[in-house]
Order: sequence, then C-alpha cells, then structure tokens
Amino acid sequence: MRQSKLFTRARRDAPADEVAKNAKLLIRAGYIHKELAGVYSYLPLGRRVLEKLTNLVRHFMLELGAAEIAMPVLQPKANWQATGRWDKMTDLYKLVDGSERELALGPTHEEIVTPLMKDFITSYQDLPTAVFQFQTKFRMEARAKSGLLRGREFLMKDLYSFHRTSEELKSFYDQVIGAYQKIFEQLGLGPTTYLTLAAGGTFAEYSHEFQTITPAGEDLIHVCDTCHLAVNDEIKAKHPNCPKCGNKELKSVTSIEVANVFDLSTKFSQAFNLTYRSETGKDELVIMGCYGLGISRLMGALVEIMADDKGLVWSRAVAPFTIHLVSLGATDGAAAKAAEGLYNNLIKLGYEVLWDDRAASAGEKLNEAELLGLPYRVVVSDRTLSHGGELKVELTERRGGESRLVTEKELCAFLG
RNA sequence: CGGGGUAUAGUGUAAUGGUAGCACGAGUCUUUUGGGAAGAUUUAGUCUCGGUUCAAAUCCGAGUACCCCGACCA
Repeated sequence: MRQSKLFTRARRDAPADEVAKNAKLLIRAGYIHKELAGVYSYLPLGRRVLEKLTNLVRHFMLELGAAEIAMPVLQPKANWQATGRWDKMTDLYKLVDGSERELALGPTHEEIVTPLMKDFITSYQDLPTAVFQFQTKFRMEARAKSGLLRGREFLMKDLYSFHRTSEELKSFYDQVIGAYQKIFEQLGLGPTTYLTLAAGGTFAEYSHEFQTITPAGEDLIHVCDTCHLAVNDEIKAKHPNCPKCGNKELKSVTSIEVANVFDLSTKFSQAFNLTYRSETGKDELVIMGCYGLGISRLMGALVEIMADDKGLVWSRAVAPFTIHLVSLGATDGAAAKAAEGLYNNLIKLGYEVLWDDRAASAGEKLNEAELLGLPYRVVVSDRTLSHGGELKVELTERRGGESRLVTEKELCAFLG
C-alpha cells in the first residue's frame, strides 16, 4: 500500500487522556481511534494486525479439528434466564427493541452454542466435536481501562468442545493448551507467557489461564521458573508451592490474562438439556469445555511488551505490513522511481509492503517508520543508489541491529 | 459501583475575574530533502445547562464525558 493513500496520520503527541502505553502508541501511530471509554475503532493498520492475529489463531484452531462458525451478538433473554445469568451477570448489556423484546449483547456464547448444538448432537457418534468463532464481545465493564487491555467491546476467539466423558474432554483440553503454547511462541511471547493454574469455577479443581508478564497487567501470579508454570494469586493459598515440582520459591509478578481454558462439565448442557444417546441407549448429558483467547487484548499486550521508546515494534507474524519501503528525496526523483520499481516487484513476489511515497522530509519519514513499527525498513535514496549502477537499498530491522546495504535479490533471499 | 482528578482550535498546551495566545497539524505559494526543514499566508477553540458579577475559560451548582485508585471481570 502506498502511504500517500493511507488516510490515517501519525501524531507527534499522544492524547492527554490516555495513560496506557498501548493506547498512546496505537493512537499516535493511527492504528486505532477511541470512540468511548473501552471502545475503539480499528483503522487500516490496526485492523490488519487484528486480521493477522485472527489468521494465526484460526490456523491452530482448525488444526485441533474445530470448525469455525459465527454466532450472533444479539441474544434472546430466555437463554440467559435458562442459565440464571440474566440476573446474575452484572456486566451483561441488556437492551429492549421496538416490540418490547428484551435482548442481551453477547458477553460470551455458551447460551447460544449449547442450544444450537442440541440440533446436531443426538448420538454418541456425533461426539466429540468442537466449534469456534471470532466475535466481538460486549461487557459492561464498571471501569474500562488500559487501552485495548480492558474494553467494553472487544474481539475474542471462543472455542467450545463437546464430549462424552471427562477423560475425552481432558484430552482435548490438553490439546488446546498445546495449541495456545504454539500460538504464544509464534508471537514471541513464549518466554513471558505462563500456563497458570486459576480458580476453576463449579466443577474442576482449577482452570488454566495463559498469563503474560507485564506491569500493565492487573493479575498477580506466582511463577515457577523451573517448570515455566504459574499459580494465580486467587488460588495461592491452596497451592503455595509449584504444583509440578514443589518449588517453594515462586516469583510474584503482575501479568495479563491472554487466554483461558475451562472445564464446563455439564453446567450448560444441564441448563439446556443437551444430551446424546449413548451406545447403551441411555440419554447422557454432554460434557463441555470452553476456551477463550482475547484477540484485541492480545494486540494491546503485544504493544505493552514489544514496543520501545521509539514506537511500536511488531513481529513479522502480526505486523500490518512486512516491509516499510521508504523513499527519500523528491517524489519525482531517481530514488522515488527506483522505489516504485522495487515496490511493484515486491508486491508481485507476494510481500506485504507499505511504501512511504509521501513528499515529506527524511527525518519525518524515518521517525514515523519507527513509530509504525513494521519489522523491516527498506530505505531507497540517492545515497543507496550510488553503488556502481546497481540498485541497493538500506535494510534495517525494527527490533534493532545494524543497517546494511543489500541488492534486491539479497533482500528477497533474506526475507524468504 | 465507591473514592479522587480533569475538561480551552483536529492534537498538545498558555491566559490575577478584565483583548482567548502559542506550538504542531491542515490549506496555498516559494525554497528544501538521510533523522520530526525554512519563509510568507490562511484556517480553527473555552464540554452542556444554570447561577454570582459591570465583566466568567477562570468563582458557585447541576449534568455529561474522560482518566486514575479500589471492588468486579477476558
């Protein structure tokens, strides 16, 4: 994409009313726009990040054998009454439509997916099965805060699985944990993200969370560095030592919950009478699990952890574009012409390129490139052109390291 | 939902109760082009409602919005 066609603009100053690093930088760089406390628009660059995250997570969900669906935001009151959550859930958005019908704006989808699956799960032969979606969730947070980390409207991947036995659930449950671990590793969050034991709700002894260490988080966890495992403060009294190796020297750190894994047992299948006919001809309640991963929160967490004093820093896996091509000098000069040729070639080769073709000063362009945080900056200028007639460009990785002059061929070889 | 704070051009900020100013941005023109360039010129503002006062951005009241701390929650 040509940057001259990008309607957003980077700002020199962060908005005065934002304190969170992720909100300040994402707004300054034009990735997001605040509409309400905890409600943001995603602008072209920000939306692309969400899409990258979505695609990455989708890949691993499909690998689990789950099927992608899309459930509604508008949900009937009756479903929420059936589970008792219409009155109990204090952060449920409720609304009344023109025919006095009461509805909920979905904060989660157990109340939809469970009755939905009743139409399709009838026999033990239909199990196990799992469905997932990417959905905007609504939660009437008493206090939205920290930019994308706690919104009233946020994008989430939710996965629901359906089983005959708790052993079968456990097996899938562990597979999901494995998939999450792969996701966080690919995002570069592996070292700072801990599988964490947390309060389990009604049925299981505990649930599992993935907690990423950051001062911007609001949870307190106690980590065992030997096992790369943590205990949420909420169950620390019950598990004072590492549950795996018995380590008594757990380190207390603040963190943000980026994903969770819950054994729902029969809580929802009971409420909606979701049963299957067993091999022996008896009707049994389906055992369910649910597995959330906050996509927009993850985007905020990535900024909190990766960004530096110059701006955003995206890994290649989630960057809105892979290459930031920056041409310096007059827009009709030799460097601009060379950049255009390179831009077209790179696009043809399938690279995602943002070309800063604007008529702006070098300082402005280079500083802005650092703010936007694309992983590879490629500068074309009169200086890089004067190397024996062959087109060379200056390649700089946003994460750090020396700039180096490379040919187009070398650039492509490097990028793979 | 308790407590605290803040509210001035698009953004960031000034202004003893007495002429709303500066910078950035944006527009036009000229000169620039490797680290947020220079000049000329234009543009745009006191959150809402009420009160005090000769006079309110400034004081008072209410409302609204946003931020922070806490409780609650992905």
